[in-house]
Amino acid sequence: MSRPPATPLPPRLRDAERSRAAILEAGAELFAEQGYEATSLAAVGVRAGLSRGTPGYFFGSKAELYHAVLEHAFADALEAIRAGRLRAMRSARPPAEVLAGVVSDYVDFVAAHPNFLRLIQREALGEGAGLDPRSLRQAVGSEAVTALAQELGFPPRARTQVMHLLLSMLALTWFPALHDTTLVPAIGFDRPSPAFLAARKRHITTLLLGALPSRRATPSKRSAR
Amino acid sequence: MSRPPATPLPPRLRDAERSRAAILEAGAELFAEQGYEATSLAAVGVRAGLSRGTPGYFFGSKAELYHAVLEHAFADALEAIRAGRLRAMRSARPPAEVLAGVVSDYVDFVAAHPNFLRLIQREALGEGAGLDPRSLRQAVGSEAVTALAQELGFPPRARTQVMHLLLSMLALTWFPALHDTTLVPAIGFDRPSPAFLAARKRHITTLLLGALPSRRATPSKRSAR
DNA sequence: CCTAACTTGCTTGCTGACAAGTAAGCGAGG
DNA sequence: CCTCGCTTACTTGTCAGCAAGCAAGTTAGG
Repeated sequence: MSRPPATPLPPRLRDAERSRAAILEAGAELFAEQGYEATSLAAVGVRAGLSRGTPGYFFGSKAELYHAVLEHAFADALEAIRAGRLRAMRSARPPAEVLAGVVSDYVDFVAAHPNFLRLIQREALGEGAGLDPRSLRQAVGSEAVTALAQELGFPPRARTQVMHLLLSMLALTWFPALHDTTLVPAIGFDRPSPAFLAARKRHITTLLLGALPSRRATPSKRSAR
Repeated sequence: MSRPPATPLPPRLRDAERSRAAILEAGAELFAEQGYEATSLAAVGVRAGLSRGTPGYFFGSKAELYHAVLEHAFADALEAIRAGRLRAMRSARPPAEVLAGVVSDYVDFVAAHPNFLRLIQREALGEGAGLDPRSLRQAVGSEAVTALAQELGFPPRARTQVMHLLLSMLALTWFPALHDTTLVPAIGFDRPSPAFLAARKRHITTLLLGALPSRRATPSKRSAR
């Protein structure tokens, strides 16, 4: 399981930028895989292809490295949200079709960024260094809500409804990915295959269609208050 | 945050049964709150109102204590599923109404058993001792699927559909509870209040209604294959 | 140019803290 | 007095953090 150093180290020795990035990535992997406590700075250094002391040298302390890793991860998420919004708005399709695309995007994102998911999940469980990055989450969260509202054509008043929709979207797309080796097989699915992912996308889209605004024929006594 | 010992210790000294139970409960709390690595046997002993060495004395090793905690938790979950099934079947209502009750049960269960949720989540992240309790999960998982199928009146053929439904139900009910201090506020909800829980129940029920079988008027080109 | 002084990137040795596991001990009941 | 329940001391290992050191450049002085 211990993969060899990321850099075969011919390109250049003594490149601080490169080393910082390698440590950041190694830290993200190890914190995500093993958690904060179980990850030693020595292991991070080795995984980054450097010595055991280097993470401490660049980041000062384990807590600071962890914080840097989180910042990086949240920045990536923000970027993904913005890219998705651009794409959805350019396509100019009706909400129901956009929704299918958004679901697909979310499912693909979590499949492509398992480390991010696990970091977030561990944060939610109260791991990591003492201080929680409330501001980081806040920024990403509100951006996601506004993006989703715009993409699906919700009116500004319906923000609470969009919040519920986003929460459900996150739950439906993140949760199975997080539990793909435990709960998902326990329920009876045999290993998350591409077919499973496709079926999930269809299932999730079907469910969430029930939360779109102003679909005629839905009595919807739910006023989101 | 460090609550005082569970037992004020007047009742009886030297009661192995009682001590075992106290250690099991303290272990469940601490493993759930802080994770496997961050929890020391000494802390478990103190939280149980005993000395540092007692958990080791009764359970041999940290890994064995953890395993015992997990077994206990899974047994509780199984019991809840069976009780819910009994209740639903006795009520003899149409699927759509039963669904609302099941959603409510799940939401209430996770609100009442935060430790269980967290333990499961940590397990999914690969924490805990090396061996994973596949058989425990398997038992609970298949029981949950059959219970849900029976409660909602799905035909035996539609098992895959029920599996998707259960996965979505778990996602929608567990996920917000796990993230109630991080993601949920970040999205914009102000603290999981009773009102929030009620709104969530309605929202989730609405969504999942779209996955019930043979509701007339739903074209449902989804065949769950 | 050539080299000496200095800076920067990185490694290695050390220390103190803490935890798991073990074993010896101790008090209370039967 | 002997076993059961429980505690305490000890051993061993690990890790974070620090500090000294070393080597690859970089600058400056002749």
